[in-house]
Amino acid sequence: MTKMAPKLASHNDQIEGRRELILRSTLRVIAEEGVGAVTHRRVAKVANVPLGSTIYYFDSRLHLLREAFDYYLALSTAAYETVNRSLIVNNINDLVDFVVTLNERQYAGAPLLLAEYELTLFAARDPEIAKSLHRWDELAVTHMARHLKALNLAEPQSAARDVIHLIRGYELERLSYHKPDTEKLRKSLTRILTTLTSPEANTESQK
Amino acid sequence: MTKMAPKLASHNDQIEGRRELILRSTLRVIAEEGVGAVTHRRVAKVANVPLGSTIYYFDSRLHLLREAFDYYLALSTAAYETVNRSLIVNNINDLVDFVVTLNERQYAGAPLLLAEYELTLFAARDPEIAKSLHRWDELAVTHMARHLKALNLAEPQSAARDVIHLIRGYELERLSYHKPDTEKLRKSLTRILTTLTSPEANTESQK
DNA sequence: ACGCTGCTTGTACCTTTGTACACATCGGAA
DNA sequence: TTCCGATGTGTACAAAGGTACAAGCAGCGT
Repeated sequence: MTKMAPKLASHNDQIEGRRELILRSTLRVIAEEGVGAVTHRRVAKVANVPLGSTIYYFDSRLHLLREAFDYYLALSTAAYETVNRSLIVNNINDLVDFVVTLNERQYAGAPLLLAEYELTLFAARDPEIAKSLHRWDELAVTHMARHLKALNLAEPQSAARDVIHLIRGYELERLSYHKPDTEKLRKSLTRILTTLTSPEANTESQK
Repeated sequence: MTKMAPKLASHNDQIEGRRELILRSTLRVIAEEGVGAVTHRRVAKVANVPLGSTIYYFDSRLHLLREAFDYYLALSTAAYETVNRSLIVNNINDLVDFVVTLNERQYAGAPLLLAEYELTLFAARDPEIAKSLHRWDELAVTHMARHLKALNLAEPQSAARDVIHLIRGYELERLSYHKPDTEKLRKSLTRILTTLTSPEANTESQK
């Protein structure tokens, strides 16, 4: 798949195959108007290809959506891997800066964030996508856990999950507030991480 | 509105007006198949009313969705108020139990949770609903802050926001995992709250 | 009784949409 | 060259859906 037949440069920035062009356009439609707005015709128009093209590559609306989400996860995973590998966390601020920066960048790529949550909802009803999403989740948790471990934090695995959930909560809020509010995120993360790394907390908290 | 013309008992549990019956049915469709599946015909079928009825009460699909979400928020707010007023938090475990119980109940009312996140996505694109959602959010934060204050927690307002975001993260995860996992939630909450109330972390406070 | 008003319902119509399909085109393999 | 399979494109058609509407009905104030 995706061989090399790039005779036609896309209307966008990179030379790419028809198939990928369609997938990218699908994601754009999802991000801007939601899964409900994804129709062959709408996507074809955005991708600037004839109607027949979309149905040629994706024989049904469902497959189109599935592949688009998988494509998103693939792109996202690649980007995430890259940025994570080059990160060395020496203290809490390093990590917080990293998360906040990532967050701001995501906000800059504005409506793409919406697509991510459309995906989450979609996965709730499509086990196929759910599997891919879970792989992606595990990856995120693993990376985060690695960083937390570098901070000498106890139970990095479950703490990582918490941190990620916290971030998701902030993202979710942002979806409808339309304002960054990165300061609160920074403050929250700092506080949580600080308290979690304080020695008293780690030593077998009794009740 | 909603006067008293109940000549017809619903197929459901309570005597109610046509309008509410339609709204409830709409929510059911949203929960089970998503916003995209909401059509006049589909809703009419679920509500067991003729097609004309839905369009009589809600002159367009958009209004139907808006009102359905508003209805959900109204129901949810009422329930939340009730259960919160009767709650007295003496220690961390009280609060954790409360949240976990609420969470389990929500899971029992299974797909309704999905509707809540469909709403969130919807609100991201509809300022009208966003306003209602934000009111609801504020309410949740206020209640949570009150409880946290009872635990002598510093900065209860922002801590409340964090706790709620954390819970949302867990809910979001559950959407596609389809398993409760309340134990992890309990453990996380306990740990977070414990560390946040530990004296060393914040200002002076008692155990 | 009368008519007004709010509800109820079946149906009609036009648009959008999914999907099939027949017809190009084109780049190699033979 | 000839053929073939992959790729591309326009059009057709049935199904689904949004919305309008006209005609019915039930209560109620006068």
